[in-house]
Amino acid sequence: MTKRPTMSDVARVAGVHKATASRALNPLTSGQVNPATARRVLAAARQLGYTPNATARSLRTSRTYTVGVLIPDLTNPLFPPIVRGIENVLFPRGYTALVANTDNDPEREAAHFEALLGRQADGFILATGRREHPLLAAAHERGISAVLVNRGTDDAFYPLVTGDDPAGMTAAVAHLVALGHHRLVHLAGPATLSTGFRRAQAFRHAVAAHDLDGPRIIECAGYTADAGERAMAALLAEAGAPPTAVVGGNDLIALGALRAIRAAGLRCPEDVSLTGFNDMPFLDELRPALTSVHVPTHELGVEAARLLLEQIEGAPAVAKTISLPLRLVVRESTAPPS
Amino acid sequence: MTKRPTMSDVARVAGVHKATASRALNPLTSGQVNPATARRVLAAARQLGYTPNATARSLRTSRTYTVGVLIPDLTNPLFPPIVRGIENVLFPRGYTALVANTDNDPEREAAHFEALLGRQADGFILATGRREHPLLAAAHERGISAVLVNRGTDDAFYPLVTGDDPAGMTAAVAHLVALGHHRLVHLAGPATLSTGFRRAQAFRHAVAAHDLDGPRIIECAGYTADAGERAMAALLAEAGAPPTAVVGGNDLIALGALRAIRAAGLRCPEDVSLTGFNDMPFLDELRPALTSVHVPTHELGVEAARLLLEQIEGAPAVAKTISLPLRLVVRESTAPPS
DNA sequence: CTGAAAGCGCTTACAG
DNA sequence: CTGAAAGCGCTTACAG
Repeated sequence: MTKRPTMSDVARVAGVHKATASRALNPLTSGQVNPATARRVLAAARQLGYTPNATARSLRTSRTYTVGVLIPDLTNPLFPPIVRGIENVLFPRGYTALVANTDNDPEREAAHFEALLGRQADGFILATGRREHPLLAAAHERGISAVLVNRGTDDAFYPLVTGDDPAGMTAAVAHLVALGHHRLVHLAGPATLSTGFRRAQAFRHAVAAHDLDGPRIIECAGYTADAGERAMAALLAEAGAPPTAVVGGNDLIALGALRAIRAAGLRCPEDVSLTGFNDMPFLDELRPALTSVHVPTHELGVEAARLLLEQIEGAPAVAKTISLPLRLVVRESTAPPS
Repeated sequence: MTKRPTMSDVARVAGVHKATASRALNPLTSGQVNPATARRVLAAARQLGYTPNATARSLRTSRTYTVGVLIPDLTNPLFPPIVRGIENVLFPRGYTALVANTDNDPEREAAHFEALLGRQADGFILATGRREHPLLAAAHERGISAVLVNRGTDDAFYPLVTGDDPAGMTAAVAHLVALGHHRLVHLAGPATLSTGFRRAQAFRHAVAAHDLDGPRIIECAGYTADAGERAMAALLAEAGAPPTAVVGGNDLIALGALRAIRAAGLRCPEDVSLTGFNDMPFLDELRPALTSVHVPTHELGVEAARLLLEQIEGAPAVAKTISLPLRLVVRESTAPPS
């Protein structure tokens, strides 16, 4: 590998001092240098194929233009659009996202967090919120810039960008009630996650508002199809009439529930109506196509990245919550009870 | 933000020179220092909460332990498992992946490539191969380490890790022929991509081997559901009997074809059998569940990362191809012609 | 086994 | 408008 040219090389070719070359090459300081000189420097840089060494610059300026993005799992379809939203904001402004998967394991998360701190990330976007999140208090104390996306925490140190879960859940329940359902069950996500907790709470309120009898909330072991399938299978194995409508804590749980419904010889939506949450890709292609609450994931990422950049550029870390509107997308998996 | 401790701080607390602290802190050189001294340094580091500044180290060693990963689009379900496979190899070895989306736009790709070079990435993994790929010749000339994954290029400068497409295509065609199909159509991916080209070629061979009449290959505008839908709709609008079996270039094309089949009032698999390629997640949940050729995406990523690390550590960039075995997963979308 | 020094490639106050 | 110098936080030959 032939050595890459440095700023000194550019300066030599242009016949100036490297300080002048530095000023000429940086748009923010190029006004300080004689236009003719600047042109010579630019020409020399182009001729040599010069690219600034970001590592050296970072060491000097203690800014890496790098953002750590912590997500549970990239293969969960909820997260890729969030990450893309983040990148679409960061890249044009010269930032690079360092994406790390935590698999919901606090130790893995801490290890990644440390590694990213070692790489001098300018800030963090966390989609891994648990209601208890010790990392955040420590980060806040150290003056680290961060934004939460999708999931929040009980202790609010940082801004949160999230969907308006209560409104979404209210819409889902109202839809089922309007269809004529009375026996609703919510297959909830883990109560240790803010979304699981908040959606369950909203479900409880919505059901109470409609004055229904004995609504049930069953907490799944995780936001996965397998957890949803197990919970639904256990429910259907109970004595007594099954629910006529099931509200999934997310789409994966709903997908698992659908498997269990079929395995029990029941039909959706004829015997059991079913809703998801998040409106992940390809729900349209399912049969029955799944009714779900659409979450604007790309915008979630966009907003989170914007807030983070503001913070990095000096805005204080205010623990405000930005709720983006959600809307129910009605498809084939919900129908009147028969 | 209270300033983070540096190696000099650690050295001062431990009562040694920073060179000694550096040696003690690095596992590779800690053997050079007195065990008792080393312990003092480690204790001081822990006490201060010291994390080495990777930027400074990189500037000194000209190694960033950073790998640029270029993919077309993270929201295409093919890529997240590849990226996770890559990260699962890189992270334990101290590397971080910088993932960039190119949207199949050569200019965007070049911009990201330049940015990653500026960040001094130690190597690259490209899943963005086009058959013509000028970036690669230039990179090879500059002595840059790289590995291709999934898609190759016509000019082979770098190792390629890919699925055994010909075998997968042969299996799909053999399955359809065994079911009794004669009129097969292949809805191919773009011929400018190695996978599109190679799969179409394999289709042609497989069909010839079975001595079928007039097999057709229709090239879609992209590896997307919309492109598949348009191609299939155009095909069904033609005069004459439609094919009894359609082989999709990937799952998204197949999904689009399924929409067009339904829109035309036909049923799958009763009227038209359909196969996909890649076996992306959730195909099982479709009705009909889609028969597809399974590609071990996670392993693709794992192998690519391994090869890249070898290269970074000094192995020459041999243009070998590693083909991972594929297997046909038969589900509900294929049946005998009626 | 440890220290003193140089230097990686930049940026930026300070002079002039 | 330009240059000379210092320094970001490390690592590593070189002495001792």
